[in-house]
Amino acid sequence: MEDYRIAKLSRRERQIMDVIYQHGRMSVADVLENLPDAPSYSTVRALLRILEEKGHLTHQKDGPRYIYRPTQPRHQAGQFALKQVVQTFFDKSIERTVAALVSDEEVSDEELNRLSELIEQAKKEGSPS
Amino acid sequence: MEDYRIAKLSRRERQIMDVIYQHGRMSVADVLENLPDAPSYSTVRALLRILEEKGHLTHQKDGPRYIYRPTQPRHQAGQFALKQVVQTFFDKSIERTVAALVSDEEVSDEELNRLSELIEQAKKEGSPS
DNA sequence: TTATACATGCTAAAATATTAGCATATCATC
DNA sequence: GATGATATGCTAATATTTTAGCATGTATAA
Repeated sequence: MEDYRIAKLSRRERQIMDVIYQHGRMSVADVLENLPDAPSYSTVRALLRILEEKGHLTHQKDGPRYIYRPTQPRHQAGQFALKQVVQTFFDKSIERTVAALVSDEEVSDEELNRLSELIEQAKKEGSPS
Repeated sequence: MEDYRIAKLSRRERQIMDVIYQHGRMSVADVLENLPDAPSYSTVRALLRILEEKGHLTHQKDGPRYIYRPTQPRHQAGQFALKQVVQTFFDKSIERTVAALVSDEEVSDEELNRLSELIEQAKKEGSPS
């Protein structure tokens, strides 16, 4: 997990990375639309450029416009972010974290069943036979 | 979940809140020790003061020194942070999030069993009878 | 009681982050 | 190919964050 660099981002930079990780590939206009306390178009462009310079984003051309996407794979960044939360708020306990997840809102029986399966699966894979 | 205010914190402010949520009540020196890229003592004091002004922290005296703690309960802030991650990286899916949690590192069989129990418990509570 | 170590109060400087805006390029369409 | 809408390139101003440091207070132990 070499990427603690994301922890060094400024407020706006973080907001932008979140938005892009959530939505995937995005144009400047897309990002702007999804940003809280929407700044100006220029601002978003500047920040995207900075994030690219820092290595967090890359872009490709789509006709006249740039399409940005994260350099670090989503699942990897997600693992990192999750780990951070587990450590900070749940004493590094997966159990406590899952407890918080299933107690948060209405989780359907269906979903709980899928969770059971998921864990049974993990048991099998963890200790094969 | 009225507290999206935490999303507005600056880089250092965020680092400090994380450290304090992780450890609980802390003196200035404690915070300084646990901060990445450790800044100066003065810096930490200034930031703690600002965070208190903004309402994120409060302090009480312990002999000659201040002890800081979060105003928002840890479990509540944890719920919020968790929700944020689930939304950003796991398509709002609790299932995908748990999958990431149990696939991350070595999770012991013991812990997996506790997770099973946890979910069975949630099933019972969700649909009584 | 006094010297020492370590605390806070306060002010202002330095570094970064955030923003705006003009110049210029590109695509679509008439 | 001229025009309008929408891009980016670039530069510099503004706002915020981050930092340092001096003055001062307080507990502790010789």
